[in-house]
Amino acid sequence: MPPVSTPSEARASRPVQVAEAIKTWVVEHGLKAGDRLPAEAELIARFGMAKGTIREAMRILEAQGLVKTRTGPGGGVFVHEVSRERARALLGNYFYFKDLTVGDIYQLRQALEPELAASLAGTLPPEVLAELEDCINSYAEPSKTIEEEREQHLTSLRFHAILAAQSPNPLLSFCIDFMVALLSDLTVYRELYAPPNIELWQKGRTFQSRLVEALRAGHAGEARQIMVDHMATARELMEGQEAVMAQRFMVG
Amino acid sequence: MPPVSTPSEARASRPVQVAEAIKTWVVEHGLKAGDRLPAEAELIARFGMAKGTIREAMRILEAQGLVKTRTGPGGGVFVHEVSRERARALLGNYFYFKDLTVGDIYQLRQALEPELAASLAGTLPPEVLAELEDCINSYAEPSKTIEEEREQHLTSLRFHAILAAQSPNPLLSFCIDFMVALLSDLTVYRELYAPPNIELWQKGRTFQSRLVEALRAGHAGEARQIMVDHMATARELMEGQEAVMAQRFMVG
DNA sequence: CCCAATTTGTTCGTATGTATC
DNA sequence: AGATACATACGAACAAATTGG
Repeated sequence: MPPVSTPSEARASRPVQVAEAIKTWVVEHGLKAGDRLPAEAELIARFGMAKGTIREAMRILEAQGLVKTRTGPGGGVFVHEVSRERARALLGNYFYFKDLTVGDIYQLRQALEPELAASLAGTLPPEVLAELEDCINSYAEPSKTIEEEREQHLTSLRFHAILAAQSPNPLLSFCIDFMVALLSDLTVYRELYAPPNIELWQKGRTFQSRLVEALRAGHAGEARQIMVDHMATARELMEGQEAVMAQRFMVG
Repeated sequence: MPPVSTPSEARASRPVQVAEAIKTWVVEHGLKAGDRLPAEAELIARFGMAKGTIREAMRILEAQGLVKTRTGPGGGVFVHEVSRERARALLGNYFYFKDLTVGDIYQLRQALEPELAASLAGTLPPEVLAELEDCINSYAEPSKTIEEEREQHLTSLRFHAILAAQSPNPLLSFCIDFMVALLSDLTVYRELYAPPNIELWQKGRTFQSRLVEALRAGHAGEARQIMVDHMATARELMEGQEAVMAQRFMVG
């Protein structure tokens, strides 16, 4: 047994060490997205390690979405802003093991979506308002086929993704977008979407219409309340099926 | 320019392909955390690729927190549940590029922490309630040194991490834990913690005491309201400094 | 269109490190 | 201590992709 000081922490493999070293190097040198890292050959020289080791380190950074690699002249490894899709997929891996329920997701939605709606009131440009109305119009008539039903459900989720994208708060924006992605996933891969409960569905559509008007008019309190009600019916629509999230990894 | 059919999507390198293939293989075969993947040699045979390529694929999965590797007999690559710390760090990389403000974080906290408090009322075992009280007691007296000040601030954040860990909702639990980690980071690496505003600080401490009592008594509504007030003063305490988050990568 | 230069991508053989029995 | 089974690391050669002449 090692001395007490050692917290029995496994020594990191060399590729991991190199990857971490490069991360700090990037931060210390203030490299921004788009900036190029030293070429493979130079890294081999600088770290005194074999090509394979350096390459494994690059794969680590790449997997985290922090760099992109291009071949050819002018190619190399470039610092890259982690994309929302990548962050979504990486976080999705965490919840893969967690058996999320629809109720779990809606507990968050019910807390966050009203806050988002209130904070966006009076700030949305006409194009965005029009885009939201396009969504609503796309499911004006009840769906006839099961595929149409699924499409409508995905579009009604997209409505919320569009709203989320408008928030100046990256945290709020990401959280809501992530939950929409989880629900979309559920819709696509588990065929778990609205049973043909026309009444509740039309109610949801009405809420969205009223919401757009409140947002346009800049009525924050009203927008918040409409979203509270909207979330309540949406939850009602989806719950009761007691479904757990699909056991699959997200792409990104 | 390539034909229209090609969505100008760069073909993934072979290590990435292998990593993805293994992911689906794991899901399809229903492998759980702790299960062993085929040995390196067998993967080389099965995929018909060189050792280096397979190893790079493993580094990718490892970076995502999905597997751990061990050397020696009985060693190999094992499926691993993505840890909260790893998920936190990977998501942190996304926000590294996003210039979060204290206000951004508190917009979420103000929406989520009250919900958490309400949902936990009457459910906490005595040990946890005691642990919460320990936190509160550890900053009963005003701090004398700047280090003590920092410690107290970190402990007051830990109070919320303990609460978050008690939620049966993994999403809610993770979100709050993540925000606490962001604020802790801010505290440690930017030395941005409570200016010695004794009044506000003591107010916060009082809120936490009252909160524990409401949680013990099972008064959900009261717990929610106390948390609403607590978040408001906490935000007041930290804001005005208009700080953006530290530009560094999290560890995990 | 082809050729050459540049940079990453992949392979193979070998040797070393590490944990179990 | 020694044998075994496994990942880890190295180095040299060759392949593929991209850019510019």
